[in-house]
Parts: sequence; C-alpha cells; structure tokens
Amino acid sequence: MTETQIKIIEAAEIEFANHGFEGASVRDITSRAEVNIAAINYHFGSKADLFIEMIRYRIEPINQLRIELLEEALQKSRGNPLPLRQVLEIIIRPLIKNLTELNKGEFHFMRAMGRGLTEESRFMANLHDILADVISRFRAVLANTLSNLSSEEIAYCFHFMSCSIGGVMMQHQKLESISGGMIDLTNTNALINRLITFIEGGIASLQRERATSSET
Amino acid sequence: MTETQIKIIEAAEIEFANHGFEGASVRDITSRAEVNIAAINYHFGSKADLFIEMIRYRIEPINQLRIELLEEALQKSRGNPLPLRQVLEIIIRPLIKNLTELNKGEFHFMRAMGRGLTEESRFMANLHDILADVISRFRAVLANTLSNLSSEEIAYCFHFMSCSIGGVMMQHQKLESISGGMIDLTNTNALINRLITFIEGGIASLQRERATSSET
DNA sequence: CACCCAATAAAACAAACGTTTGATTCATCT
DNA sequence: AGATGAATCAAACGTTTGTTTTATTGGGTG
Repeated sequence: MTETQIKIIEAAEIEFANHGFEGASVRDITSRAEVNIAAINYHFGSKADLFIEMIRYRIEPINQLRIELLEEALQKSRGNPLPLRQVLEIIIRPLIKNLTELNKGEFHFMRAMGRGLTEESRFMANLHDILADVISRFRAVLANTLSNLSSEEIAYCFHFMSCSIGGVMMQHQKLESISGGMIDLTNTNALINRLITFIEGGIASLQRERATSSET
Repeated sequence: MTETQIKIIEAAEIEFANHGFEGASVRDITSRAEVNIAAINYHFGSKADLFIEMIRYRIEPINQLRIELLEEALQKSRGNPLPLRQVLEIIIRPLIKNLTELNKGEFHFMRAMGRGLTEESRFMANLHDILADVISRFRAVLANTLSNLSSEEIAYCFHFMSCSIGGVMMQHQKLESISGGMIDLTNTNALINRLITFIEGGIASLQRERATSSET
C-alpha cells in the first residue's frame, strides 16, 4: 500500500462517511487527498473498488486478531463451549476498540462502513467476502455456546447482536447529543463494557424465555 | 395527499431503499411511479423534500399512536414509573408491526428510512423535527423507569435501545439468510416479542451492573 | 360558451458525474 | 547517455444529474 493509496483511503473514509457511496464524488475525494483526479482509477480501478479496499484495509487486521483470540480461547477450553461473555468480548472489543481509536473524535470509517452495509447487492457480494470467514466462525462458536436454543432462536440472537454492534458503530456520534455532552466519545472501554453487558443480558434473557418453550 | 403524490412516495420508498438518497435518481422514481419527470418538483418542491415527506407520511401516524398508548399507560399508572417492558412495548410494537406489514415481504420503507438516518446534517435537521416529540417523551418516561441509574447510564441504555431497533429495521432482510430461510420475515410478532425481550434483558443487565457501582 | 387553474407533458438547462486519454515527470537500470 | 516503466498531471470524454421552462390538457365555474 503506497503513500498515495493511503492518502486516498483516508480521504475516502471522510467523504464516504459524510455523503455515502453515491453521494461522495471522486473529485471531492481526490482533492481532499491532494492527489490527481485520475489517481483513484489508476490505483484502485474504480470508485467501487476503492470502497471495497477501504473496508479491507481497516477490517482485515481486526478480523485476523479476532480469529487469533478465538482460536486461543478454543484451545484453552478443551472442547467445552465458551462462555457467552467471552465470545462477545472477542467479537466486539477488537472491532470497536480499534475503530474508535482510528481518528480520535471523528469515527469516519465506522460511519462509512455502516453505510456500505446498506448498499445494494453489487457491493454486498464483495463486502460479504471480506467478512464471511469471521462470521461463519463466530456463528459456529455461538451456536455451541447457546446449545440449549433451537437454531432458529440462535439466528435471532446472532441477528440482534449484529444489529446492536452495527448500530452502535454507525450511530456512535449520537452518544454525544443523547447524553447532553456528558459521555466522552473517546472513552472506548466504557462503551465496550456496557455494550457487551447489554448484548449478554439480552441473549441471556432470550435463553431464559426460549430454552424449552416454543411458542411464537 | 393526491393519488399522484402517493404513487411517487411509494416508488420513492423502493428507489431510496435500494440506492440511497443520492443514488436514487428522480428519473428512476418518476418512471417507476409512471408519472412525468417534473412531478416531483411540482408536488414536493425538490428531491430532498420528497424524502422528508416520504418519512412523515409513514411515521406520523405511528408516532401519534405511540403517544396515545403512552398517555393512556401513564394515566393508569397514577404517577408510578411504568414497567420497563411496557415502555418497550409502546416504543417498539407499533413501529415495527406497522412498518413490516406495509408491503409484505419487501420492507422498502424501513431500509429507506434507515439509510436516511445516516445522511448528512441537512436532512437530519428535518428528520429530527419529525421524531423529536416522541423521542423526548420516551426519554423522560424511560428515565423515570430507570431511576436507579445515573443519567449517563440512562443515556447508554437509550442509545443501545435505539441502535438495536434501528439496526433490526434496516437489516430485517438479513434474517432470511442468517436463519437459512427458516425464519418467516412476515412473522412480525415473533420478531417483536424477541426484540423486546432482548432489549429488556440488556437494559436489566446494565441496571444490575450499574445501579450503584460507578467504575468505568 | 368562454374562462380559469391545477395537473401533466415534453424538451431543454447548466452542472456534475466517473472514467479515459495522451503527455510529462523522474527515479532506476543497462 | 539512453531506455524503461511506474506515477502523476491537465484536459477532455460522453452520460447522467436535479431542476426549470414552456406548452398542452381537461374538468369545474361564472
């Protein structure tokens, strides 16, 4: 990854976060990055490819760390299901800690990625490839942890967890106004600890309610 | 609201959901609605105004119902704080039940609105006006229900609740693939009941952990 | 019947879009 | 010194954008 490519990616994070994929123009991105307008197509192929590379550039190291932590935990557990809280720790903390500390106080990448996840399918195919490995691994681990639930109920749990994490990433800026300025957005650990507690409590509650019963 | 305006709004829901605000063109919207290309500017003023009216058209009846249900509950409770589950019922059920049943199996409006909530501030100002009354009412009620928490912790709870609801609305389609097709997306009550249980359990868990302690 | 006015229609507007082209720079290697 | 090739540049490409303009329609009113 050359210096020019990194300048483009960092400018793209800001523009994609503020205007979405279609709304951000290659002229705005290149002029913010202080490179020539042709640089995006030269270095990345197209605007769409730049978006995918922007995601990969930030997400791949995080997912690599998550997989390492997961495999280490699985090895120590000797085949026993991992505690729910530990699974959530490994899914959530590396992701949010890393991304909130990227550009202290701005969080462009999280917003840009969040918006990308809602884009049409021609992106989703590529985005899914970046995330597929981590998703399938953690789905399997979570299914093991929640083995007293049917696979349908496990799907709901995974869905609610994903939605909560995604929402918190996309809407992180809103914590400031919601709390009347009382919450420091860069206090990453406070947010992560509470989010994990929230999701853990939510899933545990579903376990209590749905472990044996099967009413709709 | 004339017949032409409604045709435009329904076409706009589909286009904005699939391509976002900037990505959806007025030509795609008007040709889907089978009206002249000038109709958007004639009836709504601009593309941006159409987006706002599209939100208002669906959300205002829902928020009116929520406020009625809330005031009825407050009257019956005679000044006592409402149970958490009842507050969540009133916030969530009218919203998700109404919106998932709009166009069975498609859910365009939820995706379009979800994308709008991530748009830049020139929209947020108008969107906020539509939602402001309901938000402030439920914030006050929730603060009363969670009176054993500091206002900072209440802000986290409200934030996590909002993020979960918003995420579930935006990503509702994903339940299908996540569950391997086992979950019927039009089974609204199953989703709502579980989402309420999830959020209730999450907030209760934060209450248990944060009621007296104050570590970060 | 003549008038009016809201609604629709087709055509045109300038501006902005993503991408491509062809020239130029400049360090590297024979 | 001369050749090579990656990187950068300004300029232009053809399309598409949201909006406006001008003309036409058609039902209700005086």
